[in-house]
Amino acid sequence: MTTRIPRRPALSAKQFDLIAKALADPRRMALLEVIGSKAESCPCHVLREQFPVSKATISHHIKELSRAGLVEPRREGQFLNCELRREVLEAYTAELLRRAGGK
Amino acid sequence: MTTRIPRRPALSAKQFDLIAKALADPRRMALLEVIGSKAESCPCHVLREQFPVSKATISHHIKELSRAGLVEPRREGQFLNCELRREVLEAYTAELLRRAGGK
DNA sequence: CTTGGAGTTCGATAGTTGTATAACTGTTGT
DNA sequence: ACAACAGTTATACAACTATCGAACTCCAAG
Repeated sequence: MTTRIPRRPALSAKQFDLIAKALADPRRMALLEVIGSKAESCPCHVLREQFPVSKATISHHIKELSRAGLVEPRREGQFLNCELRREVLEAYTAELLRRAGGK
Repeated sequence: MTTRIPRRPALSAKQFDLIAKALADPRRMALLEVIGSKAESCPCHVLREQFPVSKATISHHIKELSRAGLVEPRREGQFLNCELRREVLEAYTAELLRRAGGK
């Protein structure tokens, strides 16, 4: 049988670690869930309505999520619209299974 | 017919968080990779040969990994054999995609 | 221009955690 | 019984991080 060509390029080791750390905090995971649940991009102040944290904290988490590549932030006027990058999340799960699951 | 044990048991919210945290440390992830790469169970002192950390640290990481349910430790005489629980890892990736990826 | 809202950056703090050493328990072989 | 080895537990510490308030920038509407 032919060797399977991976559909997605493997993540760099550094990005893999960044993603793992980004996902490790429950609050940040919850933020990611809200961002992913929106069909369209999600402005930060909407996130703030759903969590009892300061806007500085939201800003910090968004930065971590985009540093990991999980979220793509776009400035639009006064708003910062965040969009979930599903391919990156999928690449992470694939890599995770490849590393540990794939004996 | 008898009830089958599901191959992918649902994760509790608590276990989900524990797994995410367990995977967040690169060293612990590396340990998990070694454990998963062994066909048979993997004794701790073998792990120690591969990483420049004390046995206390190994012990600590193993404890975290089993607390998360990612590895199953079994005492056998003087050895502690660890086995990777692939179903749990797969359940985690499935839940992760369901939470964020599943719009 | 002024006011207010959206988000960032800074400094500080409290809590978490990865790591080591040392003392301990338990097992195996002599 | 003794020694050597496998792993645990306790304690301590340094590094990291989630969080906040306050001061800041940038943008839009009057």
